[in-house]
Amino acid sequence: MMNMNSISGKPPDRSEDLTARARIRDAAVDCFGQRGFDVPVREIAERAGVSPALVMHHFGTKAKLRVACEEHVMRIIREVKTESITTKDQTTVLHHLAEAEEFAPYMAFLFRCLQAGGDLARTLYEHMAADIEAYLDAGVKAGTVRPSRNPEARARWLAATGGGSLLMLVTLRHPGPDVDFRRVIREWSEEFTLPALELYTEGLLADRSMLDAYLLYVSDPPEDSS
Amino acid sequence: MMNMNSISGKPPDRSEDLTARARIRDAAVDCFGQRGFDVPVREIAERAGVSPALVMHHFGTKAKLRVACEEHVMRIIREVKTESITTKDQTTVLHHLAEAEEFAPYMAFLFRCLQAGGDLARTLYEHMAADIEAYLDAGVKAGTVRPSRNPEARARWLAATGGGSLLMLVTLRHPGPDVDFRRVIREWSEEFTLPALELYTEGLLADRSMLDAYLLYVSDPPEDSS
DNA sequence: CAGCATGCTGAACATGTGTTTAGCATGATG
DNA sequence: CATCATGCTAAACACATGTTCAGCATGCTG
Repeated sequence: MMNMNSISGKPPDRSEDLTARARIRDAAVDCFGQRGFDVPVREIAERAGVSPALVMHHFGTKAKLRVACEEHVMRIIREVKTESITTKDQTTVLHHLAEAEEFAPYMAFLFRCLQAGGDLARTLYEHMAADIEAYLDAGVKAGTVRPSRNPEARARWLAATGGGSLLMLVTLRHPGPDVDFRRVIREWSEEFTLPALELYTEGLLADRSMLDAYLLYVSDPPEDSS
Repeated sequence: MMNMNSISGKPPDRSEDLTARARIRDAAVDCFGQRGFDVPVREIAERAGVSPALVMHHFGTKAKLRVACEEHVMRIIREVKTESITTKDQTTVLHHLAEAEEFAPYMAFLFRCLQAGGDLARTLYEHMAADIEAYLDAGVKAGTVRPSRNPEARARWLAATGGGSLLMLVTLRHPGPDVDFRRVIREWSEEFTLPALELYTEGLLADRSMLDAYLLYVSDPPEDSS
């Protein structure tokens, strides 16, 4: 039953003694994460050390392969999430994952999903928002975070701005196909920690006039012609 | 010198009596904006009412056509910018443009640039940040905006989060190729105005401990092993 | 051993897409 | 009129890429 897994030259850690199907799936996760979903099937096959035809043999279609990757990654995320349910001390789950070296391929893959849109992207966004909301809620209860008029909307806004600014940074600074995800996180922190913290602590506007005007506006809209 | 511009069936407003080259360029701006830069040359040609070969005849290459579009749009933006230099009352220039119906194609095009990355995206980002910085600076002088320890970083953060969240919303909610840019802006406003205004006015964190800790950290870094 | 399922491959096929080529009108110019 | 530049097109070419096909090795089963 030797499946010639020494073909790939250097041992890629994970795919040591896996079945070919699993090796293809792992290679696909890596390729999709590094180069985006436009990566040719031939390249995935090459990284897995198999022929392109075998990819189709096992997964039928590139689209189905992608779905299999999505399910695989989501299963891993779920496992980690339930496993580290006790350690929600200081950071949100996804943020914790982003720091861990070994999860880099999965984070890159998820990032590509976010970038490409689709159902999984929506799910991911909801997860991020839910995580943030729970985290902030704990903070509110602990007295470290100010309460909000609409905690859910606030969490979604933070998810959108956080993920979006990251998306922007990658798009702007990494035009090439290969993205070093941890480096992006590092750049993001170095550049944005101060303004974000400053704004989160002290706010941006000097007075309440704008907010009050808006609150008055929504409580008594001038005309709702929908 | 009749250039058979009645071929396109319905008169597309702008491209009334333009030269074929200009019609191709305008069609390309529209197509790129609506469908992204992956749109086939044949489709651009069809929209312009010409043959695909003529596109190459005039622009040589799809890439050069894209560059021509970029230059054209940037020229228009520049004109509007210098023209409305007096009206920087309440909003930034790009935001003002986003509201105007007639500029929708140009805004969509710029958005695709941001989405695709590259030099123009960087330039655009710098412009956004610069606009925001100037706007905030005026606010600080007027006393409506709080001063910042690093106004430039703050402006960049606001540009990244603003543009990024918009990018995210489009990616998430408009999986299809056609994007109604004004609708996205509307959705963004409805969903995020409250949390953004709330956070900009009241902040997020209840105390200064995190900010102070960070400021202490950067003024006296534990170890700088770069 | 014969037969057959399994895992796998090289080669070909089909299609989409950027680009090139050869040539067609048409009007200006000599 | 002959010639030629201009604006334009249909058709073909080149290439990348997803997918299919016919068949090969290997090991199990009768």
